[in-house]
Amino acid sequence: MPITTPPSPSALPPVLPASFYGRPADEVAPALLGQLLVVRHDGELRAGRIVETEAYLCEADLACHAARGRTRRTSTLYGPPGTAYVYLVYGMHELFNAVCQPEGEPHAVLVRAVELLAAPEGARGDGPGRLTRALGISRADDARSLTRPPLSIHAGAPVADVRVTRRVGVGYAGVWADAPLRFLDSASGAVSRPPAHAIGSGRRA
DNA sequence: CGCTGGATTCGA
DNA sequence: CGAATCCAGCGC
Repeated sequence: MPITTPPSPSALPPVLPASFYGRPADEVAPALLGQLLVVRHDGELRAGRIVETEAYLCEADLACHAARGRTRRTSTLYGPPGTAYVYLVYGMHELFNAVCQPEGEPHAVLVRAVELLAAPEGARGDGPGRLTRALGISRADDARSLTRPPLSIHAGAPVADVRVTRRVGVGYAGVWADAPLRFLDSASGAVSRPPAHAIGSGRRA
């Protein structure tokens, strides 16, 4: 695969306005597919095309970090739409979310995979922990606005076909574990894992 | 103040 | 399949 030239800041498509995020996360999540996640990291531009997302809905959603109410870590989730929610999991991976809904309603969209457009040689974007490392996103970006540098999301080409599955890694969430809240660009190979019914190497033909 | 377990990834 | 690696959240 050819490496795409880093886009120059002036050539970037328009930024998605905060109003784009001011609706339920299960609407924003599929709408974010195909959009461009852009990071200015140490003066260098990094970017990826979003190809996989998950929606986390509210305090009732047992998989959402806000399920146990507002705490120090989750206070960002209650902030205004169009801000970043970045947190550490498993002691080593930083995961990037876009906060949705009006301020006070803890909705967020987790970005699980991007096709890298501008990133360090050898970096990978297929996985929520990998893409933050590739783009240089960290907890320092938590609560930052997504409508201006150094962290922004810009309009990209629409995605023709969206595939929907249950979310990954939330088996503890009771009935919410099976909710169809994971969205993938079915034309992209750069997803964090294959869709559920394609999992299993022992398929008979 | 100590204990538990992750919205994951990598290597054996 | 388990280690890596750390801190939020909760219980005492």
